Amino acid sequence: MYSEKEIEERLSERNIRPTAIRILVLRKMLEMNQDEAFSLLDLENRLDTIDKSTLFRTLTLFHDNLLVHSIDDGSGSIKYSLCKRGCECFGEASHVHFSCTLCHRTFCFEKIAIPRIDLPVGFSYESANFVFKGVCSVCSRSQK
Amino acid sequence: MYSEKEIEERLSERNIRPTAIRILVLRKMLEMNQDEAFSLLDLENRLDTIDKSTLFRTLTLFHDNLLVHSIDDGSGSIKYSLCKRGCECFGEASHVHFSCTLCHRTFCFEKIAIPRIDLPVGFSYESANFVFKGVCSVCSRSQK
DNA sequence: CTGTGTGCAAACACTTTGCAGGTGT
DNA sequence: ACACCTGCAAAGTGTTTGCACACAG
Repeated sequence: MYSEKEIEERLSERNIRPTAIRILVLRKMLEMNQDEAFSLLDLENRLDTIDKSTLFRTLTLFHDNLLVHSIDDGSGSIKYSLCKRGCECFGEASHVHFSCTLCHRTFCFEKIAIPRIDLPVGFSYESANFVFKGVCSVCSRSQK
Repeated sequence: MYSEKEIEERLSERNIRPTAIRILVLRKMLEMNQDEAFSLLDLENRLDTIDKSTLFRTLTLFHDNLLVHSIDDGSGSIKYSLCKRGCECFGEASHVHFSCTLCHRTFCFEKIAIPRIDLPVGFSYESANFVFKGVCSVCSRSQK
């Protein structure tokens, strides 16, 4: 589905040297649901040849080079999600997330931007994390 | 400043049996800055006679009985803050928070409610966590 | 006497680092 | 030869639990 060249290009765009493992990780993330964010453990389970510390360093590198954004959904583990190509976020997503209290999946609501809020005088804005909790559409359907 | 009776009352209001330790913890939280949220470690340091597991269980109890709300500010440790009397939150604050990237303090912006967002069809709302990151007014002043 | 509360120690989950060996240029 | 990359093991951090004793009703 995704050619090696396509993936290498995407890494190079962000000044990430395309090693075998990085290509593997990026390919997997491209294949996974783009509207969901995954924890390190999620990825480890889907890429069981790769050591978790390597995965951690790979994701940290991806994050530092703005290829993925991270979300703290309050689950106790950080979730990662691929940035859209040409994404303007600076490591933290500029959109809202949703964390399902039943299946514990975290969804990216790409279309819902984090609203602008006027902070009190003296407080400067760097980034924001806006996460909803509730029951996702899949779980609420299967509960009926 | 706060009478024993006042504090016991506040506990009883939430159906929390007023033990010596719980009174101590609540008093300390009342004495601390109400516009800030504190981690378990913060409280442990200010109440160094109390064991951290007792403190954990005390805060969990306070949280379950809606006396404090909790915030995940992305620092890796949960912060707690006293609910205002008669607060309508259900454990999660209904207002916005601000986490300073320099001093790492977390502020409650009680006056800024979390905005209402229309979630996609099928997703139900339970609670929300909205945290800004940046430099707080104290740090930005002292940097000049 | 019984149930609740507390302190201590240890388990736990997730993240992060040190180091030694491997890889590619 | 060199800088970078990877796997393994272990340390670190914050949260949570098990258990035995203390205390109040």
